[in-house]
Amino acid sequence: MRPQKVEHKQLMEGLLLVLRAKGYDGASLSDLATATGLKKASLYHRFPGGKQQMTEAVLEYVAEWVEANIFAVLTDPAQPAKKRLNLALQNIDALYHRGKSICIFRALSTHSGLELFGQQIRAGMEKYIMAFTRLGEDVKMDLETSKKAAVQTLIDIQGALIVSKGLQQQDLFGETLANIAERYS
Amino acid sequence: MRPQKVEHKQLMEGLLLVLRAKGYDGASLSDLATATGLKKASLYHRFPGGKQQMTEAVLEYVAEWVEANIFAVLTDPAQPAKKRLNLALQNIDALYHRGKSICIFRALSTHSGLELFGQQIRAGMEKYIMAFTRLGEDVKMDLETSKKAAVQTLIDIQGALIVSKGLQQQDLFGETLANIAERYS
DNA sequence: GTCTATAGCTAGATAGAC
DNA sequence: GTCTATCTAGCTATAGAC
Repeated sequence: MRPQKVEHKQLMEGLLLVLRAKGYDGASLSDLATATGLKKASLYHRFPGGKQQMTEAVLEYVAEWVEANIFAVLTDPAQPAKKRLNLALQNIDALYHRGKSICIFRALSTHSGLELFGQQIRAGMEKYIMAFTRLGEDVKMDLETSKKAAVQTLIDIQGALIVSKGLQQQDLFGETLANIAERYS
Repeated sequence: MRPQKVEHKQLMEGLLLVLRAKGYDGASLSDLATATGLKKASLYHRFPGGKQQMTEAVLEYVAEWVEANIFAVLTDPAQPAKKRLNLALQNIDALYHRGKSICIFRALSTHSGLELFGQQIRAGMEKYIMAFTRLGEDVKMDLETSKKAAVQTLIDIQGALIVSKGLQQQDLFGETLANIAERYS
């Protein structure tokens, strides 16, 4: 076998970059080829299912990222709750480039996007919520309260990303992350 | 002059329907023609600037809606604050079809969408915030607090729309509107 | 596994009849 | 003002050489 020119991770990062900036319909295969450093035909060799399969792979890649950098961090029994929270929020801040990037779940949440990827988007959001629910319980919230707080945390993140970009006030995202930290202390 | 087959308002509603469901890149002129009841060439007669101009017109139409159904309602000196708030929240609930529809600002907030329509999106969001800031002052918040509450209100609305669709929990949007009402009472 | 070249199609946009 | 017919460019996807 001839060696791969581009590693899986590098490939995913390139696809992710374009898909969340332009959305599913806006991201052309030429865009994706340029961003990854592979030609269109090579992308089809890696993903015979075309753009849809590439997007599914990216969502899987993101799910793994959330698992490792949010879920595992927030539920790590070796660390105190406060430290876990701060680390997870740092990771979230980096994921969205301090509010400058768009969330892939949102970018794919068009009518057709939800039809194609709705299950993966839902699973990703549920993972987020499960992680923050566990954290809430660890800081002595009861389960009901903790679930509500976790949902509100996701709402805050998603909402702040939209509003901060729309208003062109980048600091708004950071303020929202601070408010979230407040909620769990 | 030959009479218009489709009224301006009906035209805007058709364009809005498609644009917020599919986004700017996902909405084809065929889609837009079907939704409005006009043929492609007729759409170009009305909007020589093409899809971009159609989208600008829709954003203007939405701005007028926000002005009339949110700003004017929330600042109506003839009504008590509580009544104004309830009416505005009812209008917002209807605008987004109880959480089932996507916000046009969000649908257009891709990389290219923000380049083309960023100014109109920003103005629309600022109008929202101005309206809720005024309401906060009327229920005796100081200006600083009121501004923060207004921004959080917009974050809640935008975030709840995304999360409720993503989780497929429609009731989440209604709950968020109830939380907003709580904030001003 | 990656590439160049290209097929087949649909997109946005226009010409010109009515 | 609206329509049918059509242009060109760009799209997704594939064939086949290396």
